[in-house]
Amino acid sequence: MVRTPCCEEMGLKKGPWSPEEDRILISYIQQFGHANWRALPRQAGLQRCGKSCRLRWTNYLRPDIKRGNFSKEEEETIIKLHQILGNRWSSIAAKLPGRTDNEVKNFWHTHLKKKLQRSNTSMNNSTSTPVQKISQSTSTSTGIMAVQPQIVMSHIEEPSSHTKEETTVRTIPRSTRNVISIDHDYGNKYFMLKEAKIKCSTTSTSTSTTTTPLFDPRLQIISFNSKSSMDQYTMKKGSSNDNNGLTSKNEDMDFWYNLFVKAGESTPRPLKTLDALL
DNA sequence: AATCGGCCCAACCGCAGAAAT
DNA sequence: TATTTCTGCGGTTGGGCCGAT
Repeated sequence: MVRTPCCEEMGLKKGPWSPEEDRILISYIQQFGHANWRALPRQAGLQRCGKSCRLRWTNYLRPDIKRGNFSKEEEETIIKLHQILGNRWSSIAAKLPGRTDNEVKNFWHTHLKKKLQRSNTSMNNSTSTPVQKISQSTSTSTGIMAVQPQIVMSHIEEPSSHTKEETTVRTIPRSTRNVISIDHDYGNKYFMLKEAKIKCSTTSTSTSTTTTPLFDPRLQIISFNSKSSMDQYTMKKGSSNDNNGLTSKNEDMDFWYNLFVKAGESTPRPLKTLDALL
C-alpha cells in the first residue's frame, strides 16, 4: 500500500515548534485529550500534521517528562537493557520513568555507545574474554526452510573439553510470536537461545507450495551463572503455556528486565555478533 | 573576532503492525 | 478476508551551540 507522507499536505508547517504552537497544543490536549492525532491539529487550529503534534507531545510537552541529565542508575539500566533488547528504544524507555525513546536513543548514540567502545577497547588490550565457538544446525523436522539468523552472544566462557556439546537450534512455526527455541546445559554454565519473532509466509503455485519463515533476524545466546537464574526463565516459560504457550512482547520484555536488572544478575558482557567471533 | 569542526538533540521520514471498516 | 487508516517505532538529518584554533 502506498501512502503519501502526511506533511506533504498543503500548507502544513514543519521544523521547530514555536512557544505559541506549544501553548495551543498543550491547552487543547488538556481540554480534549488526544484520541485522534490526525484530526487534532485541525480541531486545535494548528498548521501541523498529526504526526508532528504527536511527536512534539510525547517527546517534549508531556507533563510527566523528566528533563535534565541521565543519572548513573539510568545510564546503567540503559546499558543493561540494550545488551538484552538491542535497539528497542521504546522498550528501554518504558523502564525509565519520564524518559522518552527519542531521548534514550540520543543519549545512547551521543554518550553510551562511545563510552562502551572506549571501555571495550581497553578491555581487549588487557584481558580478552575466552569465547567458545558454538556450532549450529537447523532442524528440518518442522519442514520449514532453514534461514540463517543473525546471532548475538553474551558472556560465554570456555567449557572443559569433555563437556563440549553441539547446540541445536529448533524452530517452531508460529505467526509473529516470541518463541523460546531451546535451553541448554553447557557443562556447568547455562545457556539459552532466544528467538525474537518467527513469521511464516506461504506461496502456492499450480505445482507446489513453499513455506518460508520470515525471521526477525535476532537470535540471542545468553549465558547464566547459576541454574536458579535459568530456572526463573523456565518458570516463566511454563506459566506462559497457560496462554497457549505464547507470550506477549511486554511480558517478555518485563521478564528479561526483572531477571537481569531487578534480580541482580551479573551484568552480561557486551554482545558480539557470531560472525565476528568465528 | 572570525572560522571551523564536532557534538547534541529536536524533529522528520519511512516502514510495519494494529485497528477499523 | 481485503483494504484503508492510524499509530508507534527506529533510523536519520540538520541546525544551533560551543570549544579549539
